[in-house]
Amino acid sequence: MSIQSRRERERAQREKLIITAARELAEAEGWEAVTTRRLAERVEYSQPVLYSHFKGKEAIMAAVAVEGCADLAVDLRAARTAAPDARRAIAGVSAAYMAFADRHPALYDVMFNQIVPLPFATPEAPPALQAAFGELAEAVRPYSGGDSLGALTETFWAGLHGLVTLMRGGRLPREHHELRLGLFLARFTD
Amino acid sequence: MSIQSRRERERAQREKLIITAARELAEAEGWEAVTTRRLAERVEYSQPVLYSHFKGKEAIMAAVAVEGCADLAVDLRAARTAAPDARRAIAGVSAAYMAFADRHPALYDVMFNQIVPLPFATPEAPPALQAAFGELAEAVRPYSGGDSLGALTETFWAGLHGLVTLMRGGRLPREHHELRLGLFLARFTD
DNA sequence: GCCTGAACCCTAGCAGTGCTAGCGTTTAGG
DNA sequence: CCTAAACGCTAGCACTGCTAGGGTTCAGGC
Repeated sequence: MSIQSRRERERAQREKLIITAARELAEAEGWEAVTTRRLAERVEYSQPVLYSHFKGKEAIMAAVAVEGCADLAVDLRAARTAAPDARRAIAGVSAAYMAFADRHPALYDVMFNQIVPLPFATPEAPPALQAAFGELAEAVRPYSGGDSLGALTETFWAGLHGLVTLMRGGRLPREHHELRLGLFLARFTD
Repeated sequence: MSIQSRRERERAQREKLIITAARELAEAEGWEAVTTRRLAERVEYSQPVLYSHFKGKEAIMAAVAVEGCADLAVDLRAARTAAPDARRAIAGVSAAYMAFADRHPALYDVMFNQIVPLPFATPEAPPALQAAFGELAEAVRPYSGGDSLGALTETFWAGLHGLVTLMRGGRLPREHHELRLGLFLARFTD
């Protein structure tokens, strides 16, 4: 029993190592640089070992995405609880969201842009993702009026997501960013 | 002179053929199915011919994206000019935008999601893209108030884009779509 | 009408990708 | 101590985007 449990512990450790290595590689050089060979070399195992932990590269990316959701939730919560009032809460959460996307472009991509085998808009969605969404919802709540909080939060999230991704893809000029965010927030808080 | 011009004509024709083939293939099976080999086979030339027209696969995707922008502009213009008043104009244009993204997912991806070598937020941006943006701006104009029309249109566009992409990536439940769009529009027109 | 040179396109190949079959070693358990 | 299973490796498959090099064809000058 003890031996088996030690093995399982080591396996879990190695799995975590793979996820961390994938994340670091992606954040440093982008996902196109994360190849199974480079990843295997980095964790100092052969390629096939990756496949004994994950079904494929996409599953590894999904695991990284879940980690990212947890980090995002932490950031959003910190921003929200630090705000003295509702208006500065929603503004702070929005800014934190943008800052996260800006600091971790590859992470953000795999969380919300790329197609990964993860359940999102269902009860089986990763708790970390639900936590992040919950933070957004709490920030939006004071401005929900008679509308459905869920749908309104989704809409708000979509706005932030659109601003982030269009700007990062070069579709929107960076210099208007603050102005756009201000306009967007005004539409949701007035 | 005549011979040379004929050759140039044929070259242009073949280039158009490549773009169309790439677009059809992408729309039918997604961009991951558009390989240079399949594309070459489809236009009945060898692979290297593609590279005498385009610098690489990304350049082909960029050309398809420009075509898509022109199509989108046409759709948006039709929706806007068919509307009897400002409110129904902005709603119609939004619906047309969503419908376009829904009918042409691969096209939409290469236009606004994927990284392609195209100038976007500059004066050198493809006229087709500027036309599409202009249609959005005209729909937004009646509701711009004292705000910068450009920045407000960008913000509005980002909202639509976020709604589309998060839903298509499975991050938002499809069933709330109409509700979300309604909430979004209300924030920009009230 | 013929020859030359350039334009043109194809075959073959490179280095890399995700993924896997199958073998050999290590190691736990009787 | 022996056996059997768990484990991780080497090697390889089918594919990717892209390119070097060699023919082949054909236009232009004599």
